[in-house]
Amino acid sequence: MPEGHSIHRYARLHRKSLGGQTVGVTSPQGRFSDGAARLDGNVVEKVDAIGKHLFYRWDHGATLHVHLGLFGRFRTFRQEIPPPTRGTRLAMETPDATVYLAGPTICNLITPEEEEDLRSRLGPDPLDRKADPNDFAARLSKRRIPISGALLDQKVIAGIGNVYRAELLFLAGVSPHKPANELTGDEVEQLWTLAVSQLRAGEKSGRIVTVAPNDVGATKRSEIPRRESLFVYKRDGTPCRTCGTNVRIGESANRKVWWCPSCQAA
DNA sequence: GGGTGATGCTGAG
DNA sequence: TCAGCCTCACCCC
Repeated sequence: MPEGHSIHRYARLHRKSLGGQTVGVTSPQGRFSDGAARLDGNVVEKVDAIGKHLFYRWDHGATLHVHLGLFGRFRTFRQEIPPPTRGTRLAMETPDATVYLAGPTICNLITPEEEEDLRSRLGPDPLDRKADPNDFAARLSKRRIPISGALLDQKVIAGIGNVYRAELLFLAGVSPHKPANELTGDEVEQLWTLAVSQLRAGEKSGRIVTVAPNDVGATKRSEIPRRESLFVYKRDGTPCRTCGTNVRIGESANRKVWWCPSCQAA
């Protein structure tokens, strides 16, 4: 489930479980054997996330770059550690925790130059406390594509995926078809503010929940069942929670997009 | 047990 | 624009 919120969450969890520790590193599947050998037995100094990218800095100067892509997934075990599955690319072990990584798009060692280059190509990250909302506005204003496409472009804003793009546009009341450069200042500001609050909540809880508990008759956020947790994502053909109009599905930037034609009128 | 879809991204054309 | 890649959970038989 890798949008920016889960990546930052992994960074926080791994900082805690691996940071400052000597880590045993292997590649059970074999596709990262050389890299694992270079890291094995060294100390993780820092774990950092930006957008959907993770960087692990080791004390001997190596940096591990991980991008989960669509399928990538980490699993952490503290006791009763199962053997790695067939697809486990990377295993990181300390006396207290074992972390398995399967299915990443990227799991590589990179140079500081490569890391710098990568970071420079990303837009502002709503989970980065130093990110500048004006930078987001400036990047949006240069794009004539529909806003739904611009939100998935990591050069415009880093960390948004298909769930958040649909949900943020709904919460902001903006049609997915509206050209990015035609959004009003208020709409842009609201999208950024919503991105910050929604991704922070997602990072904290580990799940994407955009409805408020009382929208769906729950008292606590944690009690909201999975299929009730969103406003429009994958809800085509069902009534909008706000106005009752049927949620629509379409395509944008090669991905499915959902919206309420009445709450998000063009 | 097979088929399929999924919260991503790249590179060829 | 589109195929291809990565893995696994879930559905259906």
